[in-house]
Amino acid sequence: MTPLSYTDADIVALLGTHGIQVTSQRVLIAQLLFQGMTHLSADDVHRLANAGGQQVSKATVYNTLGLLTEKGVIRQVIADPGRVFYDPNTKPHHHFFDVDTGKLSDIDASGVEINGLPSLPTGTRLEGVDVIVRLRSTKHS
Amino acid sequence: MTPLSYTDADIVALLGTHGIQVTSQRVLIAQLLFQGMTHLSADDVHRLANAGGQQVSKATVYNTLGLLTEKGVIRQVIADPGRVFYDPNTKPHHHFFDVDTGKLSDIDASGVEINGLPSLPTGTRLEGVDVIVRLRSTKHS
DNA sequence: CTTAATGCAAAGGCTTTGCAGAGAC
DNA sequence: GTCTCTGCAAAGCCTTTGCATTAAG
Repeated sequence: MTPLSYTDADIVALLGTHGIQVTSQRVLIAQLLFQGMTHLSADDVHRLANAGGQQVSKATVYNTLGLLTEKGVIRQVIADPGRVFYDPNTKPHHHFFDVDTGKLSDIDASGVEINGLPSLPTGTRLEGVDVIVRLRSTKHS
Repeated sequence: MTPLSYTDADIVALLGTHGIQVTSQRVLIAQLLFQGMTHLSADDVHRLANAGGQQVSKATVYNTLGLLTEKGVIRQVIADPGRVFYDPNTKPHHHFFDVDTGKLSDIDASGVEINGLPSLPTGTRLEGVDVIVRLRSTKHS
């Protein structure tokens, strides 16, 4: 499905570029995210990491996801109350969120244009603009 | 600050219009939200409700906020990981969210225009479009 | 060797749930 | 009298924290 493939070396280079010390757990976690370019929750990452023979603790999963976010390697998506998703795609883009299934999907930002936003309140600077298009699955009626 | 004022009768009418049975707790909670037209977390509501002499349990606060949301009297704002805000303003509008302070503020939708969103995935219908402009407080450097 | 990362378990927020008692109609 | 709402406490996610152990440079 995903044409991109990330070798261990790619991931190691990615971490290095961002000034992140390389460990086996960090490589594994980053790989899980970039492999499928999918949106994963911390629990998803924890489950997938431990499914592959390797063993990674929950604390390390959270530490690593936090670190990767802080260093700009991945970003958080706040769409589901009570669960943060992590997104390896840091290019500007937006999201569909299916309220019924809890699934996220990307909206390419290239076609999307947002006009008329007011200027920022004084004393603040822009961190980012998130657009979440909430969906419901069409079923029963 | 807010020119609007909601009497008990207004709130009772509002609940009635939406097919919600009137109880003193529900009136109080709705009033807290509509009084200031502010964004409140469940905990805010709980604290404010109990500050005013009346006593309302946490369970009732959550039940009532859920009911008001379901009936379309208020809406949720998902911006802060780990905390849901409730917004009495159900007209289309967007939000600033200050990542540092955790404060939400409104962006009037009337000037804002979003173009180029792709069509919805098949089998889904639109629930709403949320735009969150994330801010950081400009401080130290 | 010295510093940083990991793992485990416990603790911490926020929210939901189960069920008895109180209130609404 | 019947049905619904409320309150209390316990339980449930998700996430963070503290500290001893292990790995990295």
